[in-house]
Amino acid sequence: MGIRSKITVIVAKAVPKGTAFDVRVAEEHQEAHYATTVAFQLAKTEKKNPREIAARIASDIGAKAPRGFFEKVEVAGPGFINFFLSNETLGKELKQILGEKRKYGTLKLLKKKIQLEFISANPTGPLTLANGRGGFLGDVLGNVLQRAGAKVEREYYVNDTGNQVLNLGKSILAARGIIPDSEEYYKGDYVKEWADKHSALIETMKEKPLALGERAAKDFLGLIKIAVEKKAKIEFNRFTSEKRIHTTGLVKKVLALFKKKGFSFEGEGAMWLKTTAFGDDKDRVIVTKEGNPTYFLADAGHYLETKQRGFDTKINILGPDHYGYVARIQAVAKILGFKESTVLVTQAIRLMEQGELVKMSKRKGKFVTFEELVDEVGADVARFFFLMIAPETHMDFDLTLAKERSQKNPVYYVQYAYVRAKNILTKMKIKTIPKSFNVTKLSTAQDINLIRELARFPEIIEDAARDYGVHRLTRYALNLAKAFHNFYEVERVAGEEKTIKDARTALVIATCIVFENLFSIIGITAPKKM
RNA sequence: GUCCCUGUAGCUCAGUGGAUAGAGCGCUUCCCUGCGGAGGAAGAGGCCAGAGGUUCAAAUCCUCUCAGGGACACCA
Repeated sequence: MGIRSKITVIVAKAVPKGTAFDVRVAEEHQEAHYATTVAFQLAKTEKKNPREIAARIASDIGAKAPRGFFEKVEVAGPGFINFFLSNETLGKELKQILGEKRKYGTLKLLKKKIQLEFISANPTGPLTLANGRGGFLGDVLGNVLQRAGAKVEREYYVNDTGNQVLNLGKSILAARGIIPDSEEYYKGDYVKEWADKHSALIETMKEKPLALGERAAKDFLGLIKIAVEKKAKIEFNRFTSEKRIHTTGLVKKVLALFKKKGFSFEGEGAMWLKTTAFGDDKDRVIVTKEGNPTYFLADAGHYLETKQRGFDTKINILGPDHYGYVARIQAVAKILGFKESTVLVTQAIRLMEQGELVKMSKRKGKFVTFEELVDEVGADVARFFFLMIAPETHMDFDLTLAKERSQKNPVYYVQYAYVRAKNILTKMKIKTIPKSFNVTKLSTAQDINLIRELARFPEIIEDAARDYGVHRLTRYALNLAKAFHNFYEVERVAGEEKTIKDARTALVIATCIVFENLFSIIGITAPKKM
């Protein structure tokens, strides 16, 4: 349990049962460590001056808190209650970090199985930057949810058959000049390259464009896997084939289920699903008038399979171009009985080069791929940069800056803090935590500030697990790095009197532990030197 | 036309209805190489797009307007 949670428990004892309130980290310019606005909330129901209420609660907290937990609790301004932690409390948290090590920041908040689906881009070509954005988000969100106690499965749903794949097959034939070119075909160099390499095979399959497309899609999926797993270090547990959903009868099964539950109907020669019953703006076709199941129906079959495999919670991350898909897939999740179904939509990335907008289009073939970007700036920089920004923000990625001046990237600032911490220990030849140390020796503003920042780590995990705001982690990394650089500049470890040296050594080890935990969640390396 | 996202410092972006709106980059000044300076300190720079409203309290919630991005297939 983090410090904030402990304070929350204490405050809850001092206010009427069921009162909604929050405890937050105090503003930077305040001297207090944490604060609550509960007195303002109570002022409404009790019809009293918030300051008066705050004073009552503050003294009650003083009586009910464990001895020595707070340095002091005081009322400030119009009715804020400010908490000042004792050095003893901070010291305990420091010892907890040293004791739990890798497990520090592991919570028991979410006790459920979650299926997390992300990227799921068509294997008809390389990934775009938007795919990569969703990929990093999904990967790190998975890490966060696991830290928060959930069992997480990460899945890539592969659209390895159907019209887009047929289109790919035709694009390849057109690239070889076997059929006439068309506006709608994929145009990228990768199509031509693949076609040139497989000219003999194409000759034998020229009557079967779908099978050809499926064959090429298999290769492109292989390339995607290399880019995603090897280069970008995004982890998946499962690649689910759409084709398999068809062949294993799940499509028929889900169709029968829709019929049985009365959500499907016939019209205009096709079969429809009544998604408008769940807030969609129109009903959706699930079987075409030619009798073919649509992608949407297959995806419903995929959702059914997920449910049958024991998942009641599903999180699906979609790119900006699939926003229109949200309402209908949520309708399916409702019909199938998922307890929780969340769809996160990331916003687009605009790529800027030399101050100019670079137009990206997969079909026309002019784009900088996700893989190229990772190759260019490295996985650490790409991950950190993407993850600093909230997913709903329309992001401008300055390629010129990323390529030419990547050392300006905040990731170096953060990693350098870690290198410095590690180096102190290396120079002092310290391998283990001092057997005993006196936390009261950590008394300077820099010492205290660093401990406070370290103690926030579990709170950041908790917040991110609650609102899926993964960018909290990178922001926190910057704050922690700042606290450490500040400590490093002002205070010394080696050369201090032994009791201070030991206490600071413990503090530096704790800093390394938190950085390592943080880096592993964000998915960046913990470098030995820079 | 309908729907979604966004509008905060020169730039890129944070900011769970609360106290004096923050960070990085860029700019000015200082520390001058010490446990690796890819660092630290200080400063300049804001009608939080605009107008109404709700509230003890609004960058944050609601309505409208303006601006930018995106989505509106029997494609995915």
